[in-house]
This record gives sequence, structure tokens and C-alpha cells, in this order.
Amino acid sequence: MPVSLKDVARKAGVSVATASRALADHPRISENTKARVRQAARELGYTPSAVARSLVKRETHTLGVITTSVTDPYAAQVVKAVEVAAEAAGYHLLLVASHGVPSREVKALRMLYERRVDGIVIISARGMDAYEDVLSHLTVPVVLVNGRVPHPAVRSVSANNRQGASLAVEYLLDAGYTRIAYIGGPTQGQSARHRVQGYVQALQAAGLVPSPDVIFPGQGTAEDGRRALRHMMSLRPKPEAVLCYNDLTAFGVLAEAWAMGVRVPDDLAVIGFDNLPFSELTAPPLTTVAQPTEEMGQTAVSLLLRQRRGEEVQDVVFDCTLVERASVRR
Amino acid sequence: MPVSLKDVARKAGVSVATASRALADHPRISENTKARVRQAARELGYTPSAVARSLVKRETHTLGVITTSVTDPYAAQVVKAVEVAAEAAGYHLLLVASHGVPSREVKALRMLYERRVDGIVIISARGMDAYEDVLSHLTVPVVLVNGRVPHPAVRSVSANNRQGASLAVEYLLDAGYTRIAYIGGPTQGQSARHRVQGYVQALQAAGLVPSPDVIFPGQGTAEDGRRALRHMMSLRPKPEAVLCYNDLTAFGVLAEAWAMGVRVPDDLAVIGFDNLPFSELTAPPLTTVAQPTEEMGQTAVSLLLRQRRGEEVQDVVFDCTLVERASVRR
DNA sequence: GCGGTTTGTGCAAACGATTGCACATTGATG
DNA sequence: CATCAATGTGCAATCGTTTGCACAAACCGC
Repeated sequence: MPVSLKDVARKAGVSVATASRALADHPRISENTKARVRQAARELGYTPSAVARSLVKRETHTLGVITTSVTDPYAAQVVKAVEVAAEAAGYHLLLVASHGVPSREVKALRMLYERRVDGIVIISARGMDAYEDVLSHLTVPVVLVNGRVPHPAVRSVSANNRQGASLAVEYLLDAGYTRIAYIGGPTQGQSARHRVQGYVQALQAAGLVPSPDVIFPGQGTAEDGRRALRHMMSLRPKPEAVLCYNDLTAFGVLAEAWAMGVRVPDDLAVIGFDNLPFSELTAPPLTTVAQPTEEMGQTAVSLLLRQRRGEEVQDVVFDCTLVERASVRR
Repeated sequence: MPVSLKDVARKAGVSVATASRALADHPRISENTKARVRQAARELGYTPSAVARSLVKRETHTLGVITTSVTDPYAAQVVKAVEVAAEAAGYHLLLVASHGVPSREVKALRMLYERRVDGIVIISARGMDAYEDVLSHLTVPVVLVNGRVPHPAVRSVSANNRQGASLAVEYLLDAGYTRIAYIGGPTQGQSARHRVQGYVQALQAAGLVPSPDVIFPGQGTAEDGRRALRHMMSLRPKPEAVLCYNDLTAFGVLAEAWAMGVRVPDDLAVIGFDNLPFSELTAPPLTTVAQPTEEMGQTAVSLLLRQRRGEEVQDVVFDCTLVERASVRR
């Protein structure tokens, strides 16, 4: 059983109130008493109970994070960013995985609320629709990273996925590629919708017509990339380049290309999205669209904390940048 | 402000005690009352406060997890396993990153204790020595994954790193390689020490003498792999195969090999350790030693929970297995 | 119609902190 | 020496639950 303030107070021969103030370095407590209390606390190995403190202070100094899975490297990056920003502000993270299942996202939301976290960040939410009724009773700020929900109280910070995808396509166009394929992501998420839009728009802006038979479905997994590549290689004429919904899909393309003897970028240029740490380790290193995950995480935390202080805050959108590596010929 | 049980009780016209029992489905509360209370709770959007409950029940249903970083893919795998095991048992995770700094590990430990988590799992601990005094006052079970600490109250679950490394070397020997290099990991951690021992022992068991000039230092990063490969290629005779402390290092070797035009496995066989999800996506796919991370995570949680119930538990060690892929010729 | 069980509810004391207020000392001031 | 401010400490309420115990009403068997 942990030692409580009462134990410390008894040992120091003072009241609980005094012990509390002594440890909090209250100015009205004599140095002498403070010393005695601190001494007692040390000897007993006293560690204050954050749960008791949270109850009275009505704040837990904890942020809830809902993510699909820790093993999703993109999510991991933003979790990390959130973690350092939170840590810097004196907050810690209660992490829960939804495994992409909408019902579990809602359950997670409720559980975090029960635990009275001071703010909630949801990364890449899927089941937005079902949120309505849960959200309506929440008294805690929520921000979505790369997602949106119609609820007025929910803020979002996201990458400009449309712009990012367009950027990639323009880059390919610039490099002389014209027959450009696309491998899509989970259609429930808005990032996937925006990316395909960006792809289509950039093509149209260049006077090209996006052909449905080079737009492949996918869920953002490596396996989707492999499968799409196999289809792609059976097409006549073959695509010269492919933009992938995310890096993971691109990794699948690269892996399957190696297995099939397709040379990248000579036979096919490949471009990813997310700039995962691994993407500079592939053979060839992957050209990809980067989101400023660092800033996004920081911003998410900052929005949460500002909302908590009663400030009115706006959604924020970050532009993407292109990271040139060797999977596209220049 | 969240609505409290008092609000619900008032609305239903009963005492707080009755409201509490009604929601807990206590047998001595009439169906009628239960219905009224539930109704009131629903209408007000009542969500019980886990912090208040934790205070009286003296349990938080939360497990603390200390890891180097969420972006470390190995750690992420075991965090995930811990997460699902915890979830299944009705627990959630307070995640904190130490960034490999011993002092932060200790701080994290203290913070988790303050928050009265029901158990703590530490993944790949580094600064074991400094733990002694913190640990001595802890009244919460702690288990280390892939690490050990002399403290009697701390259990550990780990992979048999020595056996794993030996397994890899024997596999290479079997395949006809004899000049086998090794790229090491962080020497503070015990996993790195055991792996190099396994490497050395397997060589000696085959009557070979491990040569210091093919044992390269490293910290388990991709950059270490790249650097080591460059050194290696300048050696005469060159090593025919290399065992890496972990997959990340192996990825670096592979990436640099691609850049230098070194063919794997024809010019050099490469073998990793950890079997990260990405290791089947490299070119060529990486042969590697796998730890049963799933079981390890589950076991960690189970040890924690059993210790909490007062059971006496033992350390557990899992054997590693070899995952054959294409970075070693057969 | 009387003891005795069953059923349903509330009072009040926890859990472990924080904090407003009252009170007792001490010291300074006129 | 009376007055008042400053200093140091404790009492008790509070945060939002749970739960042991007491108690009243209803029901039972005889």
C-alpha cells in the first residue's frame, strides 16, 4: 500500500493540511516545519497520489490519443510529435488503439472521457458519422489529426492532402511522365479522398484525362501495392509512373518490382506519401510527399490546451512538400 | 463541467448511494428505481468519473509503459502486443517515452507511480543502475521486457538473445559461409551483450576464431549499418556474410549495398534481428531472427496482473526462431 | 397479530489530496 | 500597554465515487 500524506503528517507531527502546504512550499509555513515534513516524506518514500490530486484539481494532466495502431508508422510519427509537445507542457499520454474499427473509436472516446483526460487527439479517424451523439455530451476538447467531423466543437489539424498529391503529379509531369497511375487508400478516410482528388485535378490541369483503369483501389497496405503493380504490368501500354496513397503501399510496389524484375525508376517511377523513416532505406530510396508531422503534432496539442483555457481556435492545414530521392528519374 | 452522480441522483429523486447502486445493477435496488436512474443518467449524458472511482477502489485499470520511443518499430510491436493483452483484461495504457535517456526512465517510473498505475512494463531499459532507490519504495509490480535489473521485486520477460544470435550464425555456417561479420548494438543494453556472445559462441563451437576486425560497433541504427558496410567492403578478404544487431541496422546495410552496387546475397549475405514488418519488403527480403513479440507482450501483462493478485511469479525467456528470406543464399 | 426474513433506500464514512477560513501566537507600532 | 498586522498551524469542506451499516416497510409462516 502506498504511503499517504496522512502518514507523512503523523510522522512529522503536523496536520495533513500543513504537510500538504509544506510540500507545496507554501510561504506561510515555517522553514523548520517544511524541513521536518520533507524529511518525513523522504524517509517514508512518499509519492503523492495523482489520482487524489486530479479529483480536487479537476485536471489530470493527461491527454488521450486515439490511433489505429502503434505499429502504423505514420501514426507513430504523429504520436511521437504529440508526445514531445505534451511532455513539454507537463502532460502525459493515454494511448488507445482503435484498429481502424469505428465502434472501437467511439468506445475509446468514451473511455478517455471517463478517465477525465484534459484533451483528446484522434489520429486518422474513420467512423466519423457515429460520433455525433457521443461528442454532444463531451466537455473535453477534441482535435482530429488528418480527419474532420462536422461537429462544431471539434477542431482539426491536417495536411493539405490535395495539394500534396497534386505536387507529386506535377513533379512527375515535369519530369516527362504522362501515363501516371494511382493506387488509392481507405475511402472512408478523408485523406484518401483528397489525395485522389489532388491526383485527378493535377492531371486535368495539364490537359490530361485521368483514366479509370490506372486508378487502383487499396487500403494503404503493402499488399495493395504489390497487387496493383502486378495488374499494372499486365496493362498495355503500361503506366510509366505511379503515385501511391502512402509510403507503405509504395514499399509494396517496390518489393514486388524487385521480385518481378521491374526496374525502378527506369521501367516505372514510384512516388509515395508520408515520408516514413524507412523511405530513405528502400532500394531505390523512395521519392515521396512529406507532411510536417512534427508541427502537426505540436499544433494539435497547442489547440487542445488553448481550447481548454477557453480560447476560440481555428482549424489548421499544413502544406506538404516533396522529398526527392531516387525512385523517380529526373 | 461534467455531470456527476449527484446530478443524476437529484434528477431521479434518489440518494447518491442509490443512484450508484442502481447503475451498478445492485440486486437490492428495485427495477423501477433502476429504470428511473438509468433514464436520468442517459438524459444528462452522465459518464462516471474514473478518477473518483480509482480513488476509492485503489486501482486505475491502467498499465504504464516506458519505451525508448513509439517510433522505434521493435518497441512498437511489443507495445502493440501489450496493448491488446491489456485491453482484453480491461486495462489501458499510459505510454511514456524515455528517448533512451536513463534519467528520463527514472522520471517516467516515478510519474507512473504517482498516477497509481496498476503495473509498469519497461521495454528495453537502459539505465538499470540508477533504478535501485526508486524501485525500493514502489508498491507496484514492474516487469522488464528485454532487460534485467538486479532488484528482487522486478520480473523480466525476454527473448533468448544469445540463442537467437547463435541460431543465425549456425544457419550461415550451414549455408557454407565462414567469414561472418557482426555489427553490434548499444552496449548498455543486455540484449546487445547477449547477441554478440551468441555470435562468438556459435563461431567458436564451429572451431572458428571470431576476429575483432569484423566485429563492428553500432547503436542499432540504419546509419551504423551503412557505415559498417563501407568499412567491410574495404577489407581484404571481405566478409561473406554479416549478422546485424537488429533489422534496422540490416536495413542500413541493404540500402548502402544498393548504393554501392554490392549484390545481396551474392556478394554479401545479410541477416537481421527482430523481424520487423518492413523486413519482408526490402530488396531482397531480409532473412532475420524473430522474437515472439506477441507472446512476450502477453506474458508481460499476465505477469503484472498475477503479481498484483499476490502470486509469486518467475522470469520468462522465449526462444527465437529464424525467418528465412532472400538475403542469404541457400 | 407477532417474530422474522426479505426488500429497498439512505446516512455517513471512507479514498487522498487541496484550500478557505478561523484561530493562536508573535512582533511591531503608537 | 492596547491595537493591529504578520506569521504559522489546524479544522473542515470539497472533489465524485463506493460501500458497510442502520432502518423502515412489506411480506411470510404460524
